[in-house]
Amino acid sequence: MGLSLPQPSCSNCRISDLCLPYGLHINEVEQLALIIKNKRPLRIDELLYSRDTECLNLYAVKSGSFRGFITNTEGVEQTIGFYLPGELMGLDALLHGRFSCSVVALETSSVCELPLARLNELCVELPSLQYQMMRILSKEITSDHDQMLLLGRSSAKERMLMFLLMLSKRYGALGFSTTEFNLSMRRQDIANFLGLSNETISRQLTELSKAGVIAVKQRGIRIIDLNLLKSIVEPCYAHPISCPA
Amino acid sequence: MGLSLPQPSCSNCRISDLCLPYGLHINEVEQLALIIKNKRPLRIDELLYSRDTECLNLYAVKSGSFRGFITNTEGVEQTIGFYLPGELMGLDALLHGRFSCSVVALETSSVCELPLARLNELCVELPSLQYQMMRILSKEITSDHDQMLLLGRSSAKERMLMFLLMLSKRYGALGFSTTEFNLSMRRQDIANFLGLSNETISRQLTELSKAGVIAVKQRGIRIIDLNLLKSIVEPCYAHPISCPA
DNA sequence: CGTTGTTTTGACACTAGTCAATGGGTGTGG
DNA sequence: CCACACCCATTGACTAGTGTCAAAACAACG
Repeated sequence: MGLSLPQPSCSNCRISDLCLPYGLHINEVEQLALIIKNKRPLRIDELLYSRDTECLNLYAVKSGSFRGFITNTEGVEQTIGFYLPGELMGLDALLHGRFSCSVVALETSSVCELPLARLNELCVELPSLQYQMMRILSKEITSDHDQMLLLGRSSAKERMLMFLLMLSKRYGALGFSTTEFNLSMRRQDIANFLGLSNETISRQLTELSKAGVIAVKQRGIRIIDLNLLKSIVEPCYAHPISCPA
Repeated sequence: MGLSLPQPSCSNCRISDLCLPYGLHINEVEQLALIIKNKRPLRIDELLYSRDTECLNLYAVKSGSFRGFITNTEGVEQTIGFYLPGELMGLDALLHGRFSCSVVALETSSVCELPLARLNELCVELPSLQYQMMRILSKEITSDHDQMLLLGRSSAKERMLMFLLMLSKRYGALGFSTTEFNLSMRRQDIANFLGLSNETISRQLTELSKAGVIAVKQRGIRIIDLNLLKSIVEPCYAHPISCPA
Protein backbone atom coordinates (compact mmCIF):
# COMPACT_ATOMS: atom_id res chain seq x y z
CA MET A 1 0.00 0.00 0.00
CA GLY A 2 3.02 2.28 0.19
CA LEU A 3 3.04 2.41 -3.57
CA SER A 4 1.39 5.57 -4.91
CA LEU A 5 -1.09 5.00 -7.71
CA PRO A 6 -1.43 7.54 -10.55
CA GLN A 7 -3.78 10.47 -9.90
CA PRO A 8 -7.06 9.78 -11.68
CA SER A 9 -8.48 12.24 -14.15
CA CYS A 10 -12.24 12.56 -14.57
CA SER A 11 -12.00 14.61 -17.77
CA ASN A 12 -10.47 11.65 -19.61
CA CYS A 13 -12.81 9.10 -18.05
CA ARG A 14 -15.07 7.41 -20.56
CA ILE A 15 -17.97 7.23 -18.11
CA SER A 16 -17.66 10.64 -16.46
CA ASP A 17 -21.07 11.69 -17.81
CA LEU A 18 -22.71 8.77 -16.03
CA CYS A 19 -20.91 9.60 -12.82
CA LEU A 20 -20.42 12.44 -10.37
CA PRO A 21 -18.96 14.94 -12.92
CA TYR A 22 -22.20 15.10 -14.91
CA GLY A 23 -23.39 18.69 -15.29
CA LEU A 24 -20.14 20.23 -14.07
CA HIS A 25 -18.02 22.69 -16.04
CA ILE A 26 -14.64 21.47 -17.20
CA ASN A 27 -12.76 23.45 -14.55
CA GLU A 28 -15.11 22.14 -11.87
CA VAL A 29 -14.47 18.59 -13.03
CA GLU A 30 -10.77 19.24 -12.63
CA GLN A 31 -11.28 20.44 -9.08
CA LEU A 32 -13.25 17.28 -8.35
CA ALA A 33 -10.54 15.09 -9.88
CA LEU A 34 -8.01 16.59 -7.49
CA ILE A 35 -9.68 15.09 -4.44
CA ILE A 36 -10.23 11.64 -5.98
CA LYS A 37 -7.88 8.87 -4.97
CA ASN A 38 -7.18 5.61 -6.70
CA LYS A 39 -7.36 2.35 -4.84
CA ARG A 40 -5.87 -0.98 -5.78
CA PRO A 41 -8.33 -3.21 -7.69
CA LEU A 42 -10.48 -5.58 -5.65
CA ARG A 43 -10.64 -9.29 -6.29
CA ILE A 44 -13.81 -11.37 -6.52
CA ASP A 45 -15.70 -11.64 -3.21
CA GLU A 46 -13.44 -8.99 -1.64
CA LEU A 47 -15.24 -6.61 0.71
CA LEU A 48 -15.13 -2.93 -0.25
CA TYR A 49 -16.67 -1.89 3.06
CA SER A 50 -18.94 -3.39 5.63
CA ARG A 51 -21.92 -2.29 7.64
CA ASP A 52 -21.36 -0.23 10.79
CA THR A 53 -17.80 0.81 9.92
CA GLU A 54 -17.04 4.51 9.79
CA CYS A 55 -17.51 6.06 6.38
CA LEU A 56 -14.52 8.18 5.41
CA ASN A 57 -14.98 7.82 1.68
CA LEU A 58 -17.67 7.37 -0.90
CA TYR A 59 -16.80 5.14 -3.84
CA ALA A 60 -17.58 5.27 -7.55
CA VAL A 61 -17.34 2.12 -9.64
CA LYS A 62 -14.63 2.53 -12.29
CA SER A 63 -14.70 -0.99 -13.69
CA GLY A 64 -16.27 -4.33 -12.79
CA SER A 65 -19.30 -4.64 -10.56
CA PHE A 66 -20.33 -4.83 -6.92
CA ARG A 67 -23.12 -6.17 -4.76
CA GLY A 68 -24.58 -4.27 -1.82
CA PHE A 69 -26.45 -6.09 0.93
CA ILE A 70 -27.80 -5.77 4.46
CA THR A 71 -28.37 -8.44 7.09
CA ASN A 72 -30.93 -8.62 9.87
CA THR A 73 -30.18 -9.62 13.46
CA GLU A 74 -30.54 -13.28 12.56
CA GLY A 75 -28.00 -13.03 9.76
CA VAL A 76 -30.59 -13.25 7.00
CA GLU A 77 -29.19 -11.37 4.04
CA GLN A 78 -30.93 -9.12 1.53
CA THR A 79 -29.14 -7.88 -1.55
CA ILE A 80 -29.95 -4.21 -1.94
CA GLY A 81 -28.56 -3.68 -5.40
CA PHE A 82 -25.82 -4.21 -7.92
CA TYR A 83 -23.43 -1.43 -8.82
CA LEU A 84 -22.09 -0.96 -12.34
CA PRO A 85 -19.46 1.51 -13.63
CA GLY A 86 -20.28 5.16 -12.95
CA GLU A 87 -22.45 4.42 -9.92
CA LEU A 88 -21.84 5.81 -6.46
CA MET A 89 -21.65 3.61 -3.38
CA GLY A 90 -21.97 4.58 0.26
CA LEU A 91 -24.73 7.19 0.04
CA ASP A 92 -26.62 5.48 2.85
CA ALA A 93 -23.79 6.50 5.19
CA LEU A 94 -24.39 10.25 4.94
CA LEU A 95 -26.97 9.99 7.72
CA HIS A 96 -24.81 8.79 10.60
CA GLY A 97 -21.33 8.63 9.09
CA ARG A 98 -21.40 4.85 9.17
CA PHE A 99 -22.19 2.48 6.34
CA SER A 100 -25.60 0.89 6.75
CA CYS A 101 -24.87 -1.83 4.23
CA SER A 102 -21.94 -3.91 3.05
CA VAL A 103 -20.47 -4.08 -0.44
CA VAL A 104 -18.45 -6.87 -2.10
CA ALA A 105 -16.86 -7.14 -5.55
CA LEU A 106 -18.57 -9.57 -7.92
CA GLU A 107 -15.47 -9.79 -10.12
CA THR A 108 -12.10 -8.07 -10.36
CA SER A 109 -13.15 -4.45 -10.06
CA SER A 110 -11.77 -0.98 -9.42
CA VAL A 111 -13.19 2.10 -7.74
CA CYS A 112 -12.50 5.82 -7.36
CA GLU A 113 -12.24 6.84 -3.73
CA LEU A 114 -13.94 10.10 -2.73
CA PRO A 115 -12.87 11.42 0.69
CA LEU A 116 -16.14 12.47 2.28
CA ALA A 117 -14.78 15.47 4.18
CA ARG A 118 -13.22 17.03 1.07
CA LEU A 119 -16.27 16.18 -1.02
CA ASN A 120 -18.45 18.03 1.48
CA GLU A 121 -16.16 21.07 1.32
CA LEU A 122 -16.27 21.00 -2.45
CA CYS A 123 -20.08 20.81 -2.43
CA VAL A 124 -20.16 24.11 -0.57
CA GLU A 125 -17.92 25.72 -3.19
CA LEU A 126 -19.57 24.18 -6.23
CA PRO A 127 -23.37 24.36 -6.26
CA SER A 128 -23.53 22.25 -9.41
CA LEU A 129 -21.70 19.45 -7.60
CA GLN A 130 -24.15 19.78 -4.74
CA TYR A 131 -27.10 19.48 -7.11
CA GLN A 132 -25.56 16.46 -8.81
CA MET A 133 -25.06 14.79 -5.42
CA MET A 134 -28.73 15.40 -4.61
CA ARG A 135 -29.82 14.10 -8.00
CA ILE A 136 -27.81 10.93 -7.42
CA LEU A 137 -29.30 10.49 -3.95
CA SER A 138 -32.75 11.08 -5.39
CA LYS A 139 -32.11 8.55 -8.15
CA GLU A 140 -31.22 5.91 -5.58
CA ILE A 141 -34.48 6.60 -3.75
CA THR A 142 -36.50 6.30 -6.96
CA SER A 143 -34.86 3.03 -7.95
CA ASP A 144 -35.30 1.66 -4.42
CA HIS A 145 -39.01 2.45 -4.77
CA ASP A 146 -39.16 0.52 -8.01
CA GLN A 147 -37.49 -2.38 -6.26
CA MET A 148 -40.09 -2.22 -3.48
CA LEU A 149 -42.85 -2.45 -6.09
CA LEU A 150 -41.10 -5.48 -7.55
CA LEU A 151 -40.60 -7.18 -4.18
CA GLY A 152 -44.08 -6.39 -2.94
CA ARG A 153 -46.30 -7.08 -5.90
CA SER A 154 -44.67 -9.20 -8.60
CA SER A 155 -44.64 -12.89 -9.46
CA ALA A 156 -41.39 -14.80 -9.87
CA LYS A 157 -41.62 -14.52 -13.66
CA GLU A 158 -42.17 -10.78 -13.55
CA ARG A 159 -39.23 -10.32 -11.19
CA MET A 160 -36.96 -12.32 -13.46
CA LEU A 161 -38.01 -10.35 -16.52
CA MET A 162 -37.72 -6.99 -14.80
CA PHE A 163 -34.26 -7.93 -13.63
CA LEU A 164 -33.12 -8.80 -17.16
CA LEU A 165 -34.72 -5.64 -18.50
CA MET A 166 -32.99 -3.53 -15.87
CA LEU A 167 -29.58 -5.01 -16.70
CA SER A 168 -30.24 -4.57 -20.40
CA LYS A 169 -30.97 -0.87 -19.91
CA ARG A 170 -27.99 -0.28 -17.67
CA TYR A 171 -25.56 -2.07 -19.95
CA GLY A 172 -27.02 -0.11 -22.85
CA ALA A 173 -26.41 3.18 -21.02
CA LEU A 174 -22.78 2.12 -20.61
CA GLY A 175 -22.48 1.56 -24.35
CA PHE A 176 -22.63 -2.23 -24.22
CA SER A 177 -25.07 -4.52 -25.97
CA THR A 178 -28.63 -4.44 -24.63
CA THR A 179 -29.33 -8.00 -25.77
CA GLU A 180 -26.19 -9.93 -24.94
CA PHE A 181 -24.27 -9.77 -21.69
CA ASN A 182 -22.60 -11.81 -19.03
CA LEU A 183 -24.04 -11.84 -15.53
CA SER A 184 -21.32 -11.04 -13.05
CA MET A 185 -23.37 -12.40 -10.15
CA ARG A 186 -24.30 -15.93 -9.11
CA ARG A 187 -27.84 -17.24 -9.31
CA GLN A 188 -27.88 -17.04 -5.53
CA ASP A 189 -27.22 -13.29 -5.68
CA ILE A 190 -30.00 -12.72 -8.21
CA ALA A 191 -32.36 -14.80 -6.09
CA ASN A 192 -31.52 -12.87 -2.98
CA PHE A 193 -31.96 -9.55 -4.77
CA LEU A 194 -35.36 -10.55 -6.15
CA GLY A 195 -36.63 -12.08 -2.92
CA LEU A 196 -36.74 -15.58 -4.38
CA SER A 197 -34.85 -18.87 -3.94
CA ASN A 198 -32.06 -19.77 -6.35
CA GLU A 199 -34.02 -22.81 -7.47
CA THR A 200 -36.80 -20.49 -8.59
CA ILE A 201 -34.30 -18.39 -10.57
CA SER A 202 -33.09 -21.52 -12.34
CA ARG A 203 -36.62 -22.63 -13.12
CA GLN A 204 -37.59 -19.22 -14.48
CA LEU A 205 -34.52 -19.03 -16.69
CA THR A 206 -35.15 -22.48 -18.17
CA GLU A 207 -38.80 -21.61 -18.76
CA LEU A 208 -37.83 -18.42 -20.56
CA SER A 209 -35.30 -20.37 -22.61
CA LYS A 210 -37.89 -22.96 -23.62
CA ALA A 211 -40.29 -20.17 -24.55
CA GLY A 212 -37.62 -18.79 -26.86
CA VAL A 213 -37.43 -15.41 -25.14
CA ILE A 214 -33.80 -15.73 -24.08
CA ALA A 215 -30.84 -18.03 -24.49
CA VAL A 216 -28.88 -18.95 -21.39
CA LYS A 217 -25.39 -20.38 -21.30
CA GLN A 218 -24.03 -20.31 -17.78
CA ARG A 219 -23.58 -16.64 -16.87
CA GLY A 220 -24.10 -15.62 -20.49
CA ILE A 221 -27.53 -14.20 -21.37
CA ARG A 222 -28.78 -13.41 -24.85
CA ILE A 223 -32.15 -11.78 -25.19
CA ILE A 224 -33.66 -13.22 -28.36
CA ASP A 225 -36.77 -11.08 -28.47
CA LEU A 226 -36.43 -7.91 -26.42
CA ASN A 227 -39.89 -6.64 -27.37
CA LEU A 228 -41.50 -9.93 -26.44
CA LEU A 229 -39.66 -9.81 -23.13
CA LYS A 230 -40.87 -6.25 -22.53
CA SER A 231 -44.41 -7.16 -23.53
CA ILE A 232 -44.62 -9.88 -20.89
CA VAL A 233 -43.63 -7.58 -18.09
CA GLU A 234 -45.22 -4.38 -19.40
CA PRO A 235 -48.20 -5.26 -21.59
CA CYS A 236 -48.20 -1.78 -23.13
CA TYR A 237 -45.05 -2.46 -25.12
CA ALA A 238 -46.84 -4.96 -27.34
CA HIS A 239 -49.56 -2.58 -28.49
CA PRO A 240 -48.25 0.95 -27.99
CA ILE A 241 -51.23 2.53 -29.79
CA SER A 242 -53.98 1.05 -27.66
CA CYS A 243 -52.12 1.64 -24.41
CA PRO A 244 -54.33 3.67 -22.05
CA ALA A 245 -51.58 4.86 -19.70
CA MET B 1 -56.87 30.38 -2.09
CA GLY B 2 -56.89 34.21 -2.27
CA LEU B 3 -56.85 34.18 1.51
CA SER B 4 -53.34 34.59 2.89
CA LEU B 5 -52.44 32.17 5.63
CA PRO B 6 -50.20 33.23 8.49
CA GLN B 7 -46.44 32.95 7.83
CA PRO B 8 -45.19 29.82 9.58
CA SER B 9 -42.37 29.97 12.07
CA CYS B 10 -40.01 27.05 12.46
CA SER B 11 -38.50 28.32 15.70
CA ASN B 12 -41.82 27.92 17.50
CA CYS B 13 -42.60 24.59 15.88
CA ARG B 14 -42.77 21.71 18.34
CA ILE B 15 -41.27 19.25 15.87
CA SER B 16 -38.58 21.43 14.28
CA ASP B 17 -35.84 19.19 15.62
CA LEU B 18 -37.33 16.22 13.80
CA CYS B 19 -37.60 18.22 10.61
CA LEU B 20 -35.49 20.25 8.21
CA PRO B 21 -34.26 22.82 10.79
CA TYR B 22 -32.35 20.19 12.79
CA GLY B 23 -28.71 21.23 13.20
CA LEU B 24 -29.26 24.80 12.03
CA HIS B 25 -28.42 27.91 14.07
CA ILE B 26 -31.32 30.00 15.23
CA ASN B 27 -30.73 32.70 12.62
CA GLU B 28 -30.47 30.07 9.91
CA VAL B 29 -33.77 28.59 11.00
CA GLU B 30 -35.31 32.02 10.63
CA GLN B 31 -33.98 32.33 7.10
CA LEU B 32 -35.49 28.95 6.32
CA ALA B 33 -38.83 29.91 7.83
CA LEU B 34 -38.99 32.90 5.49
CA ILE B 35 -39.27 30.74 2.39
CA ILE B 36 -41.82 28.34 3.84
CA LYS B 37 -45.43 28.72 2.85
CA ASN B 38 -48.53 27.45 4.52
CA LYS B 39 -51.12 25.50 2.60
CA ARG B 40 -54.70 24.84 3.49
CA PRO B 41 -55.19 21.55 5.33
CA LEU B 42 -55.92 18.48 3.23
CA ARG B 43 -58.92 16.24 3.81
CA ILE B 44 -58.86 12.47 4.00
CA ASP B 45 -57.98 10.79 0.68
CA GLU B 46 -57.05 14.14 -0.84
CA LEU B 47 -54.05 14.03 -3.16
CA LEU B 48 -51.07 16.18 -2.15
CA TYR B 49 -49.31 15.54 -5.44
CA SER B 50 -49.25 12.85 -8.06
CA ARG B 51 -46.66 11.03 -10.07
CA ASP B 52 -45.22 12.71 -13.17
CA THR B 53 -46.38 16.19 -12.26
CA GLU B 54 -43.76 18.92 -12.08
CA CYS B 55 -42.25 19.35 -8.64
CA LEU B 56 -42.18 23.00 -7.62
CA ASN B 57 -42.24 22.36 -3.88
CA LEU B 58 -41.14 19.85 -1.34
CA TYR B 59 -43.50 19.26 1.57
CA ALA B 60 -42.98 18.63 5.26
CA VAL B 61 -45.76 17.04 7.31
CA LYS B 62 -46.96 19.47 9.97
CA SER B 63 -49.85 17.42 11.33
CA GLY B 64 -51.71 14.27 10.37
CA SER B 65 -50.25 11.60 8.11
CA PHE B 66 -49.80 10.71 4.47
CA ARG B 67 -49.33 7.66 2.27
CA GLY B 68 -46.91 7.57 -0.65
CA PHE B 69 -47.32 5.06 -3.45
CA ILE B 70 -46.27 4.17 -6.97
CA THR B 71 -48.15 2.24 -9.65
CA ASN B 72 -46.85 0.07 -12.47
CA THR B 73 -48.09 0.19 -16.05
CA GLU B 74 -50.93 -2.16 -15.20
CA GLY B 75 -52.15 0.03 -12.38
CA VAL B 76 -50.91 -2.29 -9.63
CA GLU B 77 -50.15 -0.12 -6.62
CA GLN B 78 -47.33 -0.35 -4.12
CA THR B 79 -47.33 1.78 -0.98
CA ILE B 80 -43.83 3.16 -0.55
CA GLY B 81 -44.22 4.54 2.91
CA PHE B 82 -46.21 6.48 5.45
CA TYR B 83 -45.27 10.01 6.41
CA LEU B 84 -45.66 11.34 9.94
CA PRO B 85 -45.10 14.88 11.29
CA GLY B 86 -41.61 16.22 10.65
CA GLU B 87 -40.98 14.09 7.60
CA LEU B 88 -40.13 15.43 4.18
CA MET B 89 -42.03 14.39 1.06
CA GLY B 90 -41.02 14.73 -2.57
CA LEU B 91 -37.31 13.91 -2.33
CA ASP B 92 -37.66 11.43 -5.17
CA ALA B 93 -38.37 14.37 -7.48
CA LEU B 94 -34.94 15.97 -7.17
CA LEU B 95 -33.66 13.73 -9.97
CA HIS B 96 -35.84 14.91 -12.86
CA GLY B 97 -37.93 17.67 -11.33
CA ARG B 98 -41.04 15.48 -11.47
CA PHE B 99 -42.58 13.47 -8.69
CA SER B 100 -41.97 9.75 -9.15
CA CYS B 101 -44.65 8.79 -6.66
CA SER B 102 -48.03 10.04 -5.49
CA VAL B 103 -49.03 11.10 -2.00
CA VAL B 104 -52.49 11.18 -0.38
CA ALA B 105 -53.63 12.31 3.07
CA LEU B 106 -54.72 9.49 5.39
CA GLU B 107 -56.65 11.92 7.59
CA THR B 108 -57.12 15.66 7.90
CA SER B 109 -53.53 16.83 7.65
CA SER B 110 -51.44 19.92 7.08
CA VAL B 111 -48.08 20.50 5.45
CA CYS B 112 -45.38 23.14 5.13
CA GLU B 113 -44.65 24.00 1.51
CA LEU B 114 -40.99 24.45 0.58
CA PRO B 115 -40.46 26.13 -2.81
CA LEU B 116 -37.75 24.02 -4.42
CA ALA B 117 -35.99 26.86 -6.25
CA ARG B 118 -35.63 28.96 -3.11
CA LEU B 119 -34.64 25.93 -1.05
CA ASN B 120 -31.85 25.20 -3.54
CA GLU B 121 -30.62 28.79 -3.31
CA LEU B 122 -30.65 28.61 0.46
CA CYS B 123 -28.68 25.35 0.41
CA VAL B 124 -25.88 27.15 -1.41
CA GLU B 125 -25.84 29.87 1.27
CA LEU B 126 -26.22 27.59 4.28
CA PRO B 127 -23.93 24.55 4.29
CA SER B 128 -25.63 23.17 7.39
CA LEU B 129 -28.96 23.15 5.54
CA GLN B 130 -27.26 21.37 2.67
CA TYR B 131 -25.90 18.71 5.02
CA GLN B 132 -29.27 18.26 6.67
CA MET B 133 -30.89 17.80 3.28
CA MET B 134 -28.33 15.12 2.43
CA ARG B 135 -28.84 13.43 5.81
CA ILE B 136 -32.57 13.31 5.18
CA LEU B 137 -32.06 11.90 1.69
CA SER B 138 -29.65 9.35 3.12
CA LYS B 139 -32.13 8.40 5.82
CA GLU B 140 -34.79 7.72 3.23
CA ILE B 141 -32.37 5.43 1.40
CA THR B 142 -31.53 3.54 4.58
CA SER B 143 -35.15 3.04 5.52
CA ASP B 144 -36.01 1.98 1.98
CA HIS B 145 -33.28 -0.65 2.30
CA ASP B 146 -34.84 -1.91 5.52
CA GLN B 147 -38.15 -2.13 3.74
CA MET B 148 -36.53 -4.14 0.94
CA LEU B 149 -35.21 -6.60 3.51
CA LEU B 150 -38.71 -6.87 4.95
CA LEU B 151 -40.37 -7.35 1.55
CA GLY B 152 -37.75 -9.78 0.31
CA ARG B 153 -37.11 -12.04 3.23
CA SER B 154 -39.80 -11.92 5.93
CA SER B 155 -42.89 -13.95 6.73
CA ALA B 156 -46.30 -12.36 7.13
CA LYS B 157 -45.97 -12.45 10.92
CA GLU B 158 -42.56 -10.79 10.89
CA ARG B 159 -43.80 -8.07 8.55
CA MET B 160 -46.76 -7.35 10.79
CA LEU B 161 -44.57 -7.15 13.90
CA MET B 162 -41.93 -5.02 12.24
CA PHE B 163 -44.64 -2.67 11.06
CA LEU B 164 -46.04 -2.26 14.57
CA LEU B 165 -42.54 -1.82 15.96
CA MET B 166 -41.73 0.82 13.38
CA LEU B 167 -44.88 2.79 14.19
CA SER B 168 -44.18 2.45 17.90
CA LYS B 169 -40.71 3.94 17.47
CA ARG B 170 -41.85 6.75 15.25
CA TYR B 171 -44.73 7.73 17.52
CA GLY B 172 -42.31 7.59 20.43
CA ALA B 173 -39.92 9.95 18.67
CA LEU B 174 -42.82 12.37 18.25
CA GLY B 175 -43.49 12.26 21.98
CA PHE B 176 -46.54 10.02 21.80
CA SER B 177 -47.10 6.69 23.50
CA THR B 178 -45.04 3.80 22.13
CA THR B 179 -47.60 1.24 23.22
CA GLU B 180 -50.94 2.75 22.35
CA PHE B 181 -51.82 4.48 19.13
CA ASN B 182 -54.44 4.75 16.42
CA LEU B 183 -53.62 3.60 12.94
CA SER B 184 -54.46 6.32 10.47
CA MET B 185 -54.38 3.90 7.55
CA ARG B 186 -56.78 1.16 6.46
CA ARG B 187 -55.88 -2.54 6.61
CA GLN B 188 -55.67 -2.38 2.84
CA ASP B 189 -52.94 0.27 3.05
CA ILE B 190 -50.92 -1.75 5.56
CA ALA B 191 -51.31 -4.84 3.39
CA ASN B 192 -50.16 -3.00 0.32
CA PHE B 193 -47.19 -1.53 2.16
CA LEU B 194 -46.11 -4.93 3.50
CA GLY B 195 -46.64 -6.78 0.24
CA LEU B 196 -49.49 -8.88 1.66
CA SER B 197 -53.25 -9.16 1.18
CA ASN B 198 -55.58 -7.36 3.57
CA GLU B 199 -57.02 -10.71 4.66
CA THR B 200 -53.55 -11.73 5.80
CA ILE B 201 -53.24 -8.52 7.80
CA SER B 202 -56.54 -9.25 9.53
CA ARG B 203 -55.50 -12.80 10.32
CA GLN B 204 -52.14 -11.74 11.70
CA LEU B 205 -53.73 -9.11 13.92
CA THR B 206 -56.26 -11.58 15.32
CA GLU B 207 -53.49 -14.13 15.92
CA LEU B 208 -51.42 -11.57 17.80
CA SER B 209 -54.49 -10.61 19.81
CA LYS B 210 -55.19 -14.20 20.75
CA ALA B 211 -51.54 -14.64 21.73
CA GLY B 212 -51.92 -11.68 24.08
CA VAL B 213 -49.20 -9.62 22.42
CA ILE B 214 -51.47 -6.79 21.36
CA ALA B 215 -55.05 -5.62 21.75
CA VAL B 216 -56.87 -4.47 18.64
CA LYS B 217 -60.01 -2.37 18.53
CA GLN B 218 -60.61 -1.18 15.00
CA ARG B 219 -57.86 1.27 14.18
CA GLY B 220 -56.76 1.37 17.82
CA ILE B 221 -53.69 -0.67 18.71
CA ARG B 222 -52.38 -1.34 22.21
CA ILE B 223 -49.14 -3.21 22.56
CA ILE B 224 -49.53 -5.31 25.70
CA ASP B 225 -46.03 -6.72 25.83
CA LEU B 226 -43.56 -4.64 23.84
CA ASN B 227 -40.59 -6.81 24.78
CA LEU B 228 -42.42 -9.97 23.80
CA LEU B 229 -43.30 -8.34 20.50
CA LYS B 230 -39.68 -7.36 19.95
CA SER B 231 -38.45 -10.80 20.92
CA ILE B 232 -40.57 -12.46 18.23
CA VAL B 233 -39.20 -10.29 15.46
CA GLU B 234 -35.66 -9.87 16.79
CA PRO B 235 -34.74 -12.86 18.96
CA CYS B 236 -31.86 -10.93 20.54
CA TYR B 237 -34.22 -8.69 22.47
CA ALA B 238 -35.33 -11.52 24.72
CA HIS B 239 -31.88 -12.58 25.90
CA PRO B 240 -29.60 -9.59 25.35
CA ILE B 241 -26.71 -11.20 27.18
CA SER B 242 -26.49 -14.41 25.17
CA CYS B 243 -26.97 -12.64 21.85
CA PRO B 244 -24.09 -13.53 19.54
CA ALA B 245 -24.49 -10.67 17.07
C1' DC C 1 -82.60 2.70 9.66
C1' DG C 2 -80.86 1.54 5.45
C1' DT C 3 -76.66 2.16 2.67
C1' DT C 4 -71.94 1.90 2.05
C1' DG C 5 -67.39 0.82 2.95
C1' DT C 6 -64.27 -1.77 5.83
C1' DT C 7 -62.84 -5.72 8.41
C1' DT C 8 -63.11 -10.42 9.65
C1' DT C 9 -63.61 -15.28 8.80
C1' DG C 10 -63.77 -19.58 6.12
C1' DA C 11 -62.71 -22.71 2.21
C1' DC C 12 -59.80 -23.68 -1.33
C1' DA C 13 -56.08 -23.14 -4.84
C1' DC C 14 -51.61 -22.13 -6.18
C1' DT C 15 -47.17 -20.14 -6.17
C1' DA C 16 -42.81 -20.53 -4.58
C1' DG C 17 -39.83 -22.61 -0.77
C1' DT C 18 -37.45 -26.58 1.03
C1' DC C 19 -35.04 -30.74 0.77
C1' DA C 20 -32.53 -33.90 -1.80
C1' DA C 21 -30.29 -35.72 -5.69
C1' DT C 22 -28.08 -34.99 -10.08
C1' DG C 23 -25.40 -32.66 -13.50
C1' DG C 24 -21.75 -29.68 -15.28
C1' DG C 25 -17.65 -26.47 -15.11
C1' DT C 26 -13.43 -25.14 -13.32
C1' DG C 27 -9.29 -25.69 -11.04
C1' DT C 28 -5.74 -28.27 -8.64
C1' DG C 29 -2.59 -31.79 -7.85
C1' DG C 30 -0.75 -36.21 -8.88
C1' DC D 1 -2.98 -34.99 -19.18
C1' DC D 2 -6.25 -37.05 -16.46
C1' DA D 3 -8.75 -37.67 -12.00
C1' DC D 4 -10.72 -35.80 -8.32
C1' DA D 5 -12.87 -32.33 -5.58
C1' DC D 6 -15.40 -28.35 -5.19
C1' DC D 7 -18.68 -25.08 -6.32
C1' DC D 8 -22.50 -23.77 -8.75
C1' DA D 9 -26.63 -24.71 -11.34
C1' DT D 10 -30.49 -27.62 -12.50
C1' DT D 11 -34.25 -30.71 -11.79
C1' DG D 12 -37.77 -33.33 -9.18
C1' DA D 13 -40.97 -34.27 -5.32
C1' DC D 14 -43.31 -32.53 -1.76
C1' DT D 15 -45.05 -28.91 1.47
C1' DA D 16 -46.26 -24.71 3.61
C1' DG D 17 -47.58 -20.18 3.54
C1' DT D 18 -50.37 -16.71 1.24
C1' DG D 19 -53.52 -15.24 -2.17
C1' DT D 20 -58.14 -15.41 -3.96
C1' DC D 21 -62.94 -15.68 -3.75
C1' DA D 22 -67.09 -15.39 -1.29
C1' DA D 23 -69.85 -14.50 2.59
C1' DA D 24 -70.80 -12.50 6.93
C1' DA D 25 -70.09 -9.17 10.63
C1' DC D 26 -69.31 -4.69 11.88
C1' DA D 27 -68.86 0.38 11.98
C1' DA D 28 -69.73 4.85 10.01
C1' DC D 29 -72.63 8.03 7.70
C1' DG D 30 -76.33 10.30 5.99
